[in-house]
Amino acid sequence: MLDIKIIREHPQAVQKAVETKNVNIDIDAIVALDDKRRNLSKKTDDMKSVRNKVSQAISLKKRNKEDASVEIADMQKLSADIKENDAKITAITLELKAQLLAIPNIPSDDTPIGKNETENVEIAIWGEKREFDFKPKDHLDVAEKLKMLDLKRGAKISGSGFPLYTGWGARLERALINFMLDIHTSEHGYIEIFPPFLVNSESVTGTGQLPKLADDMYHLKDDDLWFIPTAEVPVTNMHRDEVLNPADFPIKYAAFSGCFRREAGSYGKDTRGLQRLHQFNKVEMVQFVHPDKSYEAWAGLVKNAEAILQKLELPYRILELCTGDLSFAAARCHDIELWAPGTEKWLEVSSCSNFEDFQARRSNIRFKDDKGMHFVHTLNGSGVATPRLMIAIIENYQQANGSLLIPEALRPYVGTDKIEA
RNA sequence: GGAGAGAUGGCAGAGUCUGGUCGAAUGCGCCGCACUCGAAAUGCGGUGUCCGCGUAAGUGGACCGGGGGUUCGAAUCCCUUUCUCUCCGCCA
Repeated sequence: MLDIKIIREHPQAVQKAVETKNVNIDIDAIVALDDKRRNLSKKTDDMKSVRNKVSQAISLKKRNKEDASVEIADMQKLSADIKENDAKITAITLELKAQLLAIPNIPSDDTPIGKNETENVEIAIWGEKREFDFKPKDHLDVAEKLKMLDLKRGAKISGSGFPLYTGWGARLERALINFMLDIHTSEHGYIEIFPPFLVNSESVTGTGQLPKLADDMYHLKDDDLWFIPTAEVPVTNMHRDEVLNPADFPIKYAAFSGCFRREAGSYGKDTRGLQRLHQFNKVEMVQFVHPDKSYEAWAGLVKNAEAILQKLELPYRILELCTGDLSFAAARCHDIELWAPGTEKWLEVSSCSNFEDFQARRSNIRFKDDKGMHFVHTLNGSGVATPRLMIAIIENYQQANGSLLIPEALRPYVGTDKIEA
């Protein structure tokens, strides 16, 4: 959520910024609505002031056993008017809030202006693409031969997009989760969190998925609960409606969770194997930081995600997202993509964003110092999501005979250095 | 799922029966000052959030889990809802 005061003071700038995110919103209409609210509120507050004073006087008269029937009659009328105004103010406030919640965050000044993902900028590349002396296979071919994956049965049980990992595949999946959590907690200073996978509407509104992305999430109608699309949601909401102690900054959490996404509208696009799923696992990093330190912390967050890929010796690149590809809540974002030699594509495994105070405003997460109350800055990044990581490992570490070498750092977790048919 | 008890400021905890001077006693904590070489102890003063108006000092309004109602007036009465605790049932 943006600060209504900033919208009020710089409507043109906000309008322009929002448009670079390809969102069409009439900022002037919002300013007008806010104006209406303030005028009526002022008027009604003045009426309440009168009522408070007169009620006080009535109280005195009653105590002195004097007659107050004239005052009471006057106040009956005034109170009725106040009630009417309050109802109007409530309606306007709700409408205003709904409109404010639909405004995306403003991109940071460092974010390049661009229409869509084709205008993202590659800013770094790490590692060498492996030279193969045979034609590398697609991860699905390798995994099925090694009985690591059974997508047909996954589809039978649940539907397409719900992967079934078997044998060494299941073991590798579990190993990756443990490996990543261990690195983040013991080497990067994150506190481990195991969050609920179903959350209420307030939580999904707080991080910015609602109202805009309702169709992308699984929703339990009977209980009004949402399956989390990422651990960002429960973890960020841990501190919803709290006043944090700045001495505790930066607060860093790393959480494993299942992630559930309907992927509405993306059918048939890059879906082979594990590329795009309705359910997947991810280790997410979330930080609550002082506003002056958020970009510094964000740079560190990207490094934390990179560390995982470097230890696994997988080639990757980093993209600076342009305004048009930036998510609703983000002010700035770097994506990390792994090279998949069998699929012959760069695959996104991490998205590291600084939300500045956008989520903190929605979720009312503040801190107090000697200058008063302030909103914290929140950031998060995948560290990282497993399916595409699994793709990259399988495709990069496959051997000519169809077996799979396990990256050295993972061997203690998997319990073998090679998976064979 | 059934029965009962509760939710008050940073924390603890009064106030609710009997509506009015209650944004709320008291204690703790925190901040400042005094005393002290320094500290502790002690004493004095201060110490919530949100929305308006105002350059500011200040000032109006709202807030006692959430929502609604009764009333001139609600922390206090009524309805409803969420959560917590205790007991019973069920259960991995």
